[in-house]
Amino acid sequence: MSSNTVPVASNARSATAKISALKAGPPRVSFKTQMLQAREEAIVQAASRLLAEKGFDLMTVDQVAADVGIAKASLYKHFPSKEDLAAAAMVRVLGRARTFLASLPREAAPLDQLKTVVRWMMRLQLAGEMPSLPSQNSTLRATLMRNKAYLDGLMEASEQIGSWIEQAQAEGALDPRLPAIAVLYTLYARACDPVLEFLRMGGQHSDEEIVELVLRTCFCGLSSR
Amino acid sequence: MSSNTVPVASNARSATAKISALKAGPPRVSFKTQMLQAREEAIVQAASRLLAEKGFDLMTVDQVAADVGIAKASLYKHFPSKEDLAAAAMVRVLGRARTFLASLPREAAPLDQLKTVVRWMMRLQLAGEMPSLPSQNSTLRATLMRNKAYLDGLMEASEQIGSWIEQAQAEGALDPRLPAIAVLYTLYARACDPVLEFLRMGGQHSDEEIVELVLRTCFCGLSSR
DNA sequence: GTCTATAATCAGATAGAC
DNA sequence: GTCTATCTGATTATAGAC
Repeated sequence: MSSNTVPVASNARSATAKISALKAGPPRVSFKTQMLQAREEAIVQAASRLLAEKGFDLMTVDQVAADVGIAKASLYKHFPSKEDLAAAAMVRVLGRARTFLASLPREAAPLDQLKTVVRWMMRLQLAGEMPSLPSQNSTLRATLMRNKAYLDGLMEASEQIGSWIEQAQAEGALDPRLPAIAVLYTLYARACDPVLEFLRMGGQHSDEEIVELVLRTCFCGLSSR
Repeated sequence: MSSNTVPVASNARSATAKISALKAGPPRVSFKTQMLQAREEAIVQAASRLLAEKGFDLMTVDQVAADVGIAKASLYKHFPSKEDLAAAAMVRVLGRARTFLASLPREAAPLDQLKTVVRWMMRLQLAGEMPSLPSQNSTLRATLMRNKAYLDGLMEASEQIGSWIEQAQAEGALDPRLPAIAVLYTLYARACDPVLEFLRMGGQHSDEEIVELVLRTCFCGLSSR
């Protein structure tokens, strides 16, 4: 019932329609389209939060619609299925990842870049903003594999991170015996690591301590050095 | 539709009943009870397999019943709910873990014991015999927390493994700066590590190679030493 | 205890008015 | 595009005969 998003006021529609009708101009997004995109963003944001909180199977479309404050049928005008909605949530987080990756200084050491990325993913999970999709649901997998925006986003992020992995291995900072793809998967897996939640439930550590703890075990391992 | 289990022949019931009626003796399990337990074992085994394959939410009670070759209503005579069935599957795997732990030679180094346990868990997952329960489902969590056999089994395994962790840390084989509980969680997490499945999908490595690869990253980390 | 048949509920998706 | 109301199918769980 708690709507933590601010939907666009619906009574402003006729006014904006008139304005956009008066203005003739170059190909740009109209206010109407902007409002549409804003609503879609609100939907996807709510879906992301619920996906992080309950996971795909336990999240219901009713909850998403209620959270945004619209009817379920309206939601289905934007997204043809629950799977496509989840895919949109993944595209959104991949977009945020791209923005974050682009903001990183180029001069840092590859290993530090990787650690920074993993920290960012874990913080996102602890903040309840990392949608978690089950890898077992085949219909969801099929939808994701057909989604070009998802595949492109995943590819772009993987190429950037994979490049750092190879550089770090060439420098000898990362174990060169490990296949780069295995390293990539291992880093991605930190984004949905259940250890984060378990440690938080223990109540012995702050979120930052948890992040650094798991980061250490990820890169340095459990054994002594 | 494929029943990979061999249920006890039902036409043997009357005969066994007569035999058990003739024999008076010390308090022992009757054949009837044994048959009942065998059927329950078949149900739990099927549930374990389906839980590993599809996860709790996507597994249906119909599928379990069909897999065992009994009617769904019969299954509900044995287990009062789907959650209790999943709990029984967890109890079963914990029992297998206890048997395995008890079979380990006592003289081995604690660190090697831990690695042996993690190998066993990962092989079980790759064999499709490790039931995976979502940590998000609250009704399932509540059922598990009320299940004494589950809690006892988990406690016993955790105490044995925790003991090895402390010994390994005292010896300096395991990083003493890590909280023992964090190490325990990290080891348990290997039992449901999605990296295993992803690496298998890549098709570049055998199951044994995958196990050793993930084991290395778990204990030695990604960084060079 | 096992079965067939069914109740009860829930969730994804849609129809049709506005 | 948004709404209310509904359909449709799947799923957990149970009733009642044998």
